[in-house]
Amino acid sequence: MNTYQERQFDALGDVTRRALVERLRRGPLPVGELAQGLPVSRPAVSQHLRILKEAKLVRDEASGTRRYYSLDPNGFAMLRKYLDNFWGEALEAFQAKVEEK
Amino acid sequence: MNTYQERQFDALGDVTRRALVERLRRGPLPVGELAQGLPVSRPAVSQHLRILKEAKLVRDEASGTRRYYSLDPNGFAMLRKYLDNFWGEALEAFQAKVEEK
DNA sequence: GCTTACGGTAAGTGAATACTTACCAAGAGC
DNA sequence: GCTCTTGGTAAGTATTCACTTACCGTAAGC
Repeated sequence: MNTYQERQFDALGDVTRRALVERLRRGPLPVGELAQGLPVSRPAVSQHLRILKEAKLVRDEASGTRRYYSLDPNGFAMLRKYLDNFWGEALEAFQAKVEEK
Repeated sequence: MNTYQERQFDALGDVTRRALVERLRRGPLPVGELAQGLPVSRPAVSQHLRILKEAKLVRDEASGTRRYYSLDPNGFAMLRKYLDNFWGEALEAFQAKVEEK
């Protein structure tokens, strides 16, 4: 497991950050709207977005005074690749051991 | 995202627990061997295993005084299902938005 | 029955981390 | 130029949570 994946799992290991990711499924949103409805302050959201960005799970793009965040397909692709490999390898090995009993 | 997936992401959001899962890829192991080589104490490993078990990521099976832990294929299947759905939905929607620009 | 091996649990501590308020920078509109 | 909106950052606090030591229960072997 490389550094990126470590950070990605750590990033997804928090309820608020998962909520942010969920909100971004529909498409890009500015910080203010992302914070709206969440039980935490806007600065807290900014800090979470930074962590998600460092994990390559989100991207940001400035537009005037607003800054739009969106899911980062590349980062998610990397995560998916790792998980596909994990399942392919480990679970087949597991099934083999189960059946040999 | 239902309760199980919440717990699964939380469970995977810790380095030690990810290390345990990595070790279990090769097959079932008793607690002692799992703890061997890790920089934490055996009771710490027990506590982590409990969290992984509650998240349905591992199973355990007693055998004499030993207790063998292994990956839980059902739990991982649930996680995979969620992620597949996530990618299918969200990233297609994302691509659509990108292309319409 | 006694000892040894294995592992779960309790209780307490320390460190990581999620949160707050206060402040500052940058762009848009008048 | 001034104001308003938007959002990042700093500093401090509080809570979560990972870890330790100590203890106990259970199975196996002599």
